[in-house]
Amino acid sequence: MELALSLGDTPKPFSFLEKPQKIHSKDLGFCMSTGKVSSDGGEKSNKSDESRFSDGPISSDPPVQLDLLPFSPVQRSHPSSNKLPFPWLKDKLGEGGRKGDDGSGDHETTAAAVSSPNSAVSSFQVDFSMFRSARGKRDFEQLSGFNSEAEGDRGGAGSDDEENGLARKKLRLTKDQSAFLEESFKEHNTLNPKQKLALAKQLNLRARQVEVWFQNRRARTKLKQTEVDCEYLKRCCETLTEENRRLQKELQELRALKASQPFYMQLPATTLTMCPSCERVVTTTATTATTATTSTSTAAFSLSPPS
DNA sequence: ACCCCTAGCTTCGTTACGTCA
DNA sequence: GTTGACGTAACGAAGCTAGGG
Repeated sequence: MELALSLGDTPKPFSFLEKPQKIHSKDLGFCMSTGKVSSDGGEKSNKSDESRFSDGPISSDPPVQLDLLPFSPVQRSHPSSNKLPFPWLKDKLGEGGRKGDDGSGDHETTAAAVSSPNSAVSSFQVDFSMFRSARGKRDFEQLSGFNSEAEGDRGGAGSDDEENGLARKKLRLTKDQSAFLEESFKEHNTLNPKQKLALAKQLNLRARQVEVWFQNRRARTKLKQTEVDCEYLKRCCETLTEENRRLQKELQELRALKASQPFYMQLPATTLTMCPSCERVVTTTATTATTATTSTSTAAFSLSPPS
């Protein structure tokens, strides 16, 4: 691998920063390339950012990976990923289908857990005012398969909301519900339809609410991770700025030395090459004009006069 | 094989509500 | 009692994928 230090016009030092991030970068015009190119150049837009720094080209001090996600090997909620990681759902739920699989017939799945008077779930005091909204009712029926007419004990299935003008009554989840969802999220950050329904039933929520909660939770996780990434990049930037300053100074000194001792002018240009195995910088006398050391303290110019 | 439609999922950006200082 | 900040539930839009006709 070869280190090249550009002091000017490399357009995109960090290609993954094409989207604006919360970085207050001064225009440094600095690029340090290791010649190591990510194999998947065009990142799909909705690919998670978790592995962004996995190659860690900049520093041996990788960015902090927040432990906010299960981060199980890419476990998206696509139909193939119908594993059932929730221990409390074991035995009952089979493979969840994507289409035409409404999960009906599994509604008794977790009733036992809910029925315990001492269980956290049983203490939920859910405000079903959401349920009274037209959309809420529709979602409930559509997503959960429940017939609101038959669910009168769940808090009133009337459609009087439009008269009330409460189209979007916000429901605050209880601590217990949140904690339970959090636990689920640790297990699995996406849900297949069956898991969603089972969770909803267990928590006495609508499937739509569980779905939204997971959406928002993923968003929060991503936001946190982005903040961590930004911090890391800021630190990298500061480090590299400092390094750049040091190298500029060193270059000036070398130029001054060269000027004062013209003998060195006859030396061929020196290129620094990093040994891939030992990661030390070695010098080769070859082509280019401007060279510099790396941050590796073992780097050295072979500028001593020939013996 | 290809195209189109539909359904179901995701992310993203936004809105609005609840809580607290 | 009011207000502003903040956290978050809920929503809509847009995009992607898979399945079916």
